[in-house]
Amino acid sequence: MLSIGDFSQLGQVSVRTLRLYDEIHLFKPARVDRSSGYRYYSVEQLPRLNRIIMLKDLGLSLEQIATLMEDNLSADQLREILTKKQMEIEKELQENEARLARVEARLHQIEQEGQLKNYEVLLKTVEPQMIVSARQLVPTINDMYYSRCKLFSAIYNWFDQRLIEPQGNEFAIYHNTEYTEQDIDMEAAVVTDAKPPKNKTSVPVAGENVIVRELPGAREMASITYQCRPPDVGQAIVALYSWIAENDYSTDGAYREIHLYGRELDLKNYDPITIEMQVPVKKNAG
Amino acid sequence: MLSIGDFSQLGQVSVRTLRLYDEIHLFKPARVDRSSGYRYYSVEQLPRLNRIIMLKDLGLSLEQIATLMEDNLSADQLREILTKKQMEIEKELQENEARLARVEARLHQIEQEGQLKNYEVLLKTVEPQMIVSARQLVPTINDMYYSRCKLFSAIYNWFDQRLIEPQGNEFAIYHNTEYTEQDIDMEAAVVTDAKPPKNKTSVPVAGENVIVRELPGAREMASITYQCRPPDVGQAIVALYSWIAENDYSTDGAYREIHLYGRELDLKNYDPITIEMQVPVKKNAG
DNA sequence: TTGCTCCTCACGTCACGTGAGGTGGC
DNA sequence: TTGCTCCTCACGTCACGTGAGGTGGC
Repeated sequence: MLSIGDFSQLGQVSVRTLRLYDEIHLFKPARVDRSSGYRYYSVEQLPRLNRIIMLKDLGLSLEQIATLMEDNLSADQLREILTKKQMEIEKELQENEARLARVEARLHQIEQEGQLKNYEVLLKTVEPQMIVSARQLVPTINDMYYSRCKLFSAIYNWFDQRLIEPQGNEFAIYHNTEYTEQDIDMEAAVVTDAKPPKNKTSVPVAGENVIVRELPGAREMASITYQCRPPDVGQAIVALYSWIAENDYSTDGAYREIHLYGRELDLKNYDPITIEMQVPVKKNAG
Repeated sequence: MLSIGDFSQLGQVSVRTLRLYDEIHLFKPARVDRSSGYRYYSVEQLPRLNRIIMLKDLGLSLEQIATLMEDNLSADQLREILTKKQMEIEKELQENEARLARVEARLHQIEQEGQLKNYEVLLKTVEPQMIVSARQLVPTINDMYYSRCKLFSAIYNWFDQRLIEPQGNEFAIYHNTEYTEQDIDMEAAVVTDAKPPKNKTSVPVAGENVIVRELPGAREMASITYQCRPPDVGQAIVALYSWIAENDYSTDGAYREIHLYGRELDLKNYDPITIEMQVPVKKNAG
């Protein structure tokens, strides 16, 4: 018979651990002295302790181990638990690899610029939303502000005529698949809880009037939330697309800008604004 | 101004999280209503919240993030912390890969045998120990038991002559580098706290008399603790060496057997015994 | 009046590490 | 008597999730 101290040395576990395993009925001393409460162990108990340590080493919880040991290690159950654990570890490995890539991208960025930028690219999930929208081909980049205001005007008229209220922020959605400074296919939109009409196509066409449609969500949306004055959004857009390339993603839908500051029509010139730039993305294969 | 609920949706964090960040002075609401205690946030606070989320996403603790944000993100400090984090993640990756390999080895074993064996291979660290030992070339495998008993006899005589007591278990150490059934180079040893003589070589040579020496420790020691009757140790030895091969290790020192049951000399025939089989190992390169 | 949102505690998580405060045998 | 080992609480860990129990405005 060995004292708890001797046995803990033999088994390479702490005394505290042995007391814990006793408490949770996972591994009990061979004998406990009635009067002193001293725990005594025998060397024949070592294989069982080692089995516990081995299973813990595989990443199982003490509760899982207790279940397995009680059931006398049914092979099927064990296989099931180990297979599950295997998947968990593989998932963790992938997450850590992605995390490592992100840390390295940040370090790389610090090397180049000496500091962090004053905005961050985040990945988020966005649910689908009902929007009231109007779409137009904008001749040149200089007409953009004016065109957008006209579209928002039309949208708010639509609300006023129906005596209902918008339910959320303004969006500007850009449908061009490549960068262009003319014939920009822009959709202005406001979130609503109105129901869509049944007999109409759900995607507006440039030049058409105000319609109701569902704006698709995105499982992975790259996003920058940024404070600036209106002309300064370009820098952040560059950052957003650089991030996407550096982190091995590709765009997977139309770029959107969300006006977190309220209505563009109410904006005074050069008021600072908070906007969120979003683009759906997907991880590149392989 | 946004309520905590609205802001939590905008920022994609839970209400509880916002309250926690307030409590730990990491991210406070723009305004708190005196009478109701209601927290109010503004959209301009979003970039700061996003920075926090981004840093958390890299794996930093809230405490580290708080330090970084207070110090206005000194680039050097950030680089330092990220580099440290990078190493941490790489270490975690390696550990998880090793764990995954172990899980897969166990699954593989279950496939082959339908269940777990009644012994487990563990990796442990073993410290150097002082031993009193005697070494001999054993002509054939059949002489082993007799030779070992003779060596232990000599060792206990050594103790008796000096009127000191052994301090630990018996070891049997096998110095052959390959498996052999004759001319087995065996060392029998007992742990002691006696000091080694200064003018003697510290490694005994087969055929020499009883000496005192330090038995080296091992950073990584593959070990099986096993209950059996004396003739049945072979199976476990096979398991030990199979594990070493399957888990991409190589042996890195002499094989040892530790008698956890007491003295071999006192053993009656076919008493069940508990022994530990150990062999120092190192991970294969590449 | 009924929901809804907000508030403040406070427990639980997981496997121990680390005291605090006390006892029994050499 | 002084160490040494053992004992039993009980707090702390980390970033929240999840009630419990209560309040204020539509």
